Amino acid sequence: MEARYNFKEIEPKWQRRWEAGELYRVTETDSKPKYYCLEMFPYPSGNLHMGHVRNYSIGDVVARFKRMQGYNVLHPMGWDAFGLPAENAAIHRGIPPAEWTWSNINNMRRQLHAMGISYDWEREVATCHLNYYRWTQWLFLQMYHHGLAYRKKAAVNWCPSCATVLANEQVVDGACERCHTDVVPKDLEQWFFRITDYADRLLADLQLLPGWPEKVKIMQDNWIGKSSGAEVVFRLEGSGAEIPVFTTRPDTLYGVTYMVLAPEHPLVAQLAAGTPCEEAVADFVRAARHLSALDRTATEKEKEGVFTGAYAINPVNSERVPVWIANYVLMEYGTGAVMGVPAHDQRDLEFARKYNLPVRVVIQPPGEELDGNTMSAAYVNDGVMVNSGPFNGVPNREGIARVTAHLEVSGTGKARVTYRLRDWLISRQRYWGAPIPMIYCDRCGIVPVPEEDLPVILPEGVEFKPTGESPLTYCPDFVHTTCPCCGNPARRETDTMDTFVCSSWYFLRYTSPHSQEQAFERDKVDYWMNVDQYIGGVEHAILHLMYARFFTKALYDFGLVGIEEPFQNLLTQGMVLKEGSKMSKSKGNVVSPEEIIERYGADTARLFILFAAPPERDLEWSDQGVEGCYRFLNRVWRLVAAYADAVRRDSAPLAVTTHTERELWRLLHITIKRVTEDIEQRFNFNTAISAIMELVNGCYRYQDTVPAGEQNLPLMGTVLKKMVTLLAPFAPHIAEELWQGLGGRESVHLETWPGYDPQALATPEVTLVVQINGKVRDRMQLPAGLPPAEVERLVLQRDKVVDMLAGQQVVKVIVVPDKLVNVVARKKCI
RNA sequence: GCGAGAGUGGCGGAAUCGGCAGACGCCCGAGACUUAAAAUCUCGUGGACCUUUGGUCCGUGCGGGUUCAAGUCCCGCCUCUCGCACCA
Repeated sequence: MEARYNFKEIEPKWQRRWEAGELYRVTETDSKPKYYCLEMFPYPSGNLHMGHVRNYSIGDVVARFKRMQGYNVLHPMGWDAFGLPAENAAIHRGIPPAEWTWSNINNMRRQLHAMGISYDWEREVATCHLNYYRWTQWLFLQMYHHGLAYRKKAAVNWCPSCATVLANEQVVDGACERCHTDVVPKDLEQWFFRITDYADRLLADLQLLPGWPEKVKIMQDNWIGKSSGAEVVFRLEGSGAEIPVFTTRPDTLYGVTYMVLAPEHPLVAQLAAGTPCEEAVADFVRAARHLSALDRTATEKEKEGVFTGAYAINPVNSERVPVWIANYVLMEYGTGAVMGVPAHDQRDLEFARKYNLPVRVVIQPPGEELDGNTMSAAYVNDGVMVNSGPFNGVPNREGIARVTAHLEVSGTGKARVTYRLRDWLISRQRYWGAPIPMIYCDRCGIVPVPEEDLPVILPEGVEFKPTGESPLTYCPDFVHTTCPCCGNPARRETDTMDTFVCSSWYFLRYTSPHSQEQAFERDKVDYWMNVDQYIGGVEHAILHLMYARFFTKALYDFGLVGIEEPFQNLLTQGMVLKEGSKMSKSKGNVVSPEEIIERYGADTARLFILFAAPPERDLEWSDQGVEGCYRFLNRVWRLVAAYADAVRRDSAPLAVTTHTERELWRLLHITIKRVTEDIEQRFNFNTAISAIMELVNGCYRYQDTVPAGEQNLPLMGTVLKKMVTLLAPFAPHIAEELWQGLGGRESVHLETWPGYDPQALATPEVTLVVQINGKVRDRMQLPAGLPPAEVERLVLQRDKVVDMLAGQQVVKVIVVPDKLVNVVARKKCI
């Protein structure tokens, strides 16, 4: 073996050999248990960043570890390749999106190769490839045929900068998730997926996912926002028009003193028509519509409203209540109308006080008398119903069900469940995406493209005009087609699909990536799914992870897959920080993976990023930390190099005799245990690596303490070989080279993961900590496994202990076997 | 405001079931090797105090509590990060 660790030579060498030897190719087999390890595929921005390096390093440890444990591991990689940046590059630099994207993919694929990640590249997919997006389109058609894809006109979120609409999930604090431009409402007819049909299952099945972080499940739970209550129908005085409201508190229905509509509510215009309020109402609506989504929803914003001049009738007591419109009512939630119960709702109380509306207490807390005229905070807790006609004296919890039942009997309301979740808007007015395979025919209406006509090919050479309409609109060859039903001229849909549609099923495509006949082959899906371990950033906690769950459930219902949840276990990795904040070009704190690999090699980069913090936590980048890992690999190299030749030639049988040898042997087995458990049970790669470091330190200690001629070569050989196999998932190239240096013939990555011998963990002697009154006072070397009574006797005999206990009386002695003794003593009373 | 997570040396972090706080690494210091430097190796490295070999006390955000024993469990706060936020 060479004396020097030359990563520049060995890393490319092994990458080539692994690829040539098809080391990471997999096919279905019954001879091993399967394991599907998946990292979120990247958007091909052009270069890997440290977040990718972290994501894929973590995944590679899992994949290599499972492989060594005898699993048939599927570990694929691909590209989430549709999306806006490609189109923006086209606009700003004149490069066609396809060309830009493919060249980025080529560069990033090269970078991933240089990382030495063990992918089965044979299964690579790119969502912008015809052979992929034709199936995205096919899946859209399945959604359509099952009534889950539909078109409707709605107030949608429009990002003026991206010149397209966005799904609710892609709006953060009223701004575009991508470019942070304020989103404006726009009335447009768009395609939606009926994800709300799955709201209950998406919520309930979170319980099927014990392997997901609680945090992510809570976020999805909040996002779905299920709330149970009742729909109560108020009627307008005069016209008798129905205004349903949603409430979670039907028990407070007798406390309604007014009602409020959202400014966008369809009844608003006709309510005020002809009343003295007409003008004021119109002004108010105009002003509200003008506000951005962010301003509209700001909590601090004062509640404002205006009386419409109309009155509605409370169905339970026939009371006449004024109808207002107000800025705090959202058209998107519930029915867009709420009943005002100021005594028992803080928002309503604030509103009522501002506009001098009456406050009527209908829930009386135990042992307290509320006064509607003076109360300054709404009473929202439990109590007994009062001023509530036949329900007086009913505990309010019980009242919820009883009032609801009463409404149902009288036909003025019913129990209802409402969700915050909205249907998924998937239309995008952009070019670089999968065209929605629909046709508009003047005679036949909306007609789906027949499956045999797929794919609807995204045309090349399209002009990009930033008009707010899809560039495909200006591509006559694309737009003009014939109706599949009647054969007359017809128009194609020109919007493309949200890229999250593409990424909602890619994990299925990996199981049969080359299938020409199907999106995925059922038997392959049945073999590989679920994904056993999914790894990615927490920023996808709602978006991608909920869409993918929705797709899986829909496909299950279509009979296309046999599983209802795609990802069995989820690991959300933390961010990579530099100087305490996320790496970003604007902050100028970006560390380029390519430079690190160039300087220290991929193994060092991987090792550092795994060593510096546990995966879920944010990781602070440290150049010195990288140096440290590089030093460690050099240290490992020198150690192995010092013994490699001798170990290779040595054929003596292994025998462990001296105390020092037994210590080294024991350290080896402790290390195997620690590394195995740290990877398998806790994903704590940082402590796994530190365990290997300790083993290496132990080897050096042995080398230093035992004279060269007396060193146990078979022992050292065994220890080093095992150490190299433990290192293999973390630093695959150097491990391979060292393995070969130690005489390994096959790849170290085909080795079986080492097991430990529980007997080797046993030690003849233990260091017993002696505490007196909970403070460490002494240590004793004792034979392991002594009975507690014997330990107690020995401790109490010990000179030092006797001295320290002088004048005191032993009250109690606690013995933790082979670990610790605590002598509880107090001053003797004379 | 609601929900979740976190807070441990100069730094990243460890302590897995209540049992030696600070593993491992970085930084820093001392020494060895060297003409010299780099590299490497060895030793030291939480704080305060003491008469030394050695020992004492303090110490895991703050204040209480449970316990023979608390970074870990309980109660009450503080700070930070993330998510949601007029959701009727």
